Amino acid sequence: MPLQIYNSLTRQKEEFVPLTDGLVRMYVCGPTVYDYPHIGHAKSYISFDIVVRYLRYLGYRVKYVQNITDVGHLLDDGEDRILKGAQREKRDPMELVEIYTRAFFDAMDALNVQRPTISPRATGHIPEQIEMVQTLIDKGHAYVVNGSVYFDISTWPGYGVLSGRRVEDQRAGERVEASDEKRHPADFALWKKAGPEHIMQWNSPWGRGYPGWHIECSAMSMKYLGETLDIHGGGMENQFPHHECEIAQSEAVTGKPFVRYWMHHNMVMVEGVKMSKSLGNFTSVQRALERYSGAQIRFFILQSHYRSPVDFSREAIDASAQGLERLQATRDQLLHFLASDEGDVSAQVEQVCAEYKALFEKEMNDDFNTPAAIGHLFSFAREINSRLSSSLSSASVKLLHDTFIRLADDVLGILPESRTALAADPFIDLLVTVRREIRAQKNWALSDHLRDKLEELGVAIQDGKEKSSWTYKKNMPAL
RNA sequence: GGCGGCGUAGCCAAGUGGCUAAGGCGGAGGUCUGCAAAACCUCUAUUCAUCGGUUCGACUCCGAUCGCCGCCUCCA
Repeated sequence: MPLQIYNSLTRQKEEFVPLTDGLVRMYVCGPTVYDYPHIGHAKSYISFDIVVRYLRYLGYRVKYVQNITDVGHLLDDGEDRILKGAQREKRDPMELVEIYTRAFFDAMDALNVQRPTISPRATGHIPEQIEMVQTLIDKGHAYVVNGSVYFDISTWPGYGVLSGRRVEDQRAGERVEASDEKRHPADFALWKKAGPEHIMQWNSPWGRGYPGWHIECSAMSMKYLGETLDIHGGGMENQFPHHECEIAQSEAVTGKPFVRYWMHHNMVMVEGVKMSKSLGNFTSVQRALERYSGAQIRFFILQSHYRSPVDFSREAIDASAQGLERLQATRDQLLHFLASDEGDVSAQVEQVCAEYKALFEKEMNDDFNTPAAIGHLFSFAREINSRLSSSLSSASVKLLHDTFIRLADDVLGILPESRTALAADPFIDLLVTVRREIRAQKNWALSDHLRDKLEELGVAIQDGKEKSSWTYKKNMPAL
């Protein structure tokens, strides 16, 4: 079965067929860079990283654009996040933005998230946004009031198709003061007039101001990907109003469908409740990385489906980390036996590899079902472990290794490069070799003592018939 | 008030109108081992929140009830 993607727009799984053969145009809403990234960002960008990696695995060229929102947008209290952050840290807005943009990329690198093809910044695309707003005014979809510009939703009957909402049903003004500048409470800002206290402001045909939140995504995605995108991704919380507004303004400008497949991932919970800035219960990626490796966090997130919420609880991550260790152990064993690719691949090994590859692809083709795909990976690992205990040709080992790594690491990214060599390695090798001699002399007391001491130092020894191997214990904070 | 999601073993988590309800963690037993560890093998949900309905047959479809969560405001 070919790749099926759940399309939020139609609320069903659909076969994925890109607009242009072999090329995928993909856009994902990026972060607002005014603070450290949190584990919600981790789920979001890991989820879409999987989409990109799998599409590339299938042979597509993927042009992946993810914006950096570095323009402040208005909060309830009339301030914007970036201005607020700048005041908090006594920095220039652009200095603040630079710091957290780097922090964001650092965090994503640690989580083994591949970088987007293009990471456009909102502040670098003000002219494009102004141009788009002007076109909307010219076409009668927007109006100017007192230096601000609003989109007139009465000119766009399709408003609400994505979120299944009807404007009349919403309680406009119940939670937020409706602006009296707007003709209709649901009209949204394309451009806002800036007061003197607003540091980030630009010239426009309507006076000094700054762009509305939604317009940057439309302007930048269309600039780099064209008028119709294959995939637009983001969090469910942005389905309304953000994505709804993007559709309205984009299609009002081009008259063409804006997005073919809308993908929305679910939220991260902490102890059963939503994590949010306003609740103050968010965990930064940086803090999570103090306790878990990037691979462990990534693996944990991929063990639930991207459209399901995930509860970031310590017990659950600890449990999943144990599971990841089994996969890592299999990879380590494969590396251990990997010599050259001499000899012939056994027909059985060839069949096993083909079988698990097919099972894996079947699950991934079903709307990127990573938990089910990982399930097959565990079975594959068991199969590999069993076969490694009997003698295999080098070519067979290599095929098992290549297949396992291709699925687990190229596509899922959960087995990044094994640790780099440490200065202690040759000394540990020596100790283990010497201990082998001691064991040959059946001096169990001394050999067990050595094993215990090495264990305390974070080195685990596995005694085999022919030789003993060792690994650094996982979860060693220093490693 | 409107829109949407969820409730599967001790925990995490896939899944299907009908063969044995994936997988992981944890637990129990076993093989291997000088003893361990790792690995491997076996076992660990007569049952899928509750109650009705449709059906030859539902955990899966429909309805109701209970519980939890999200969105309608900036948020990944």
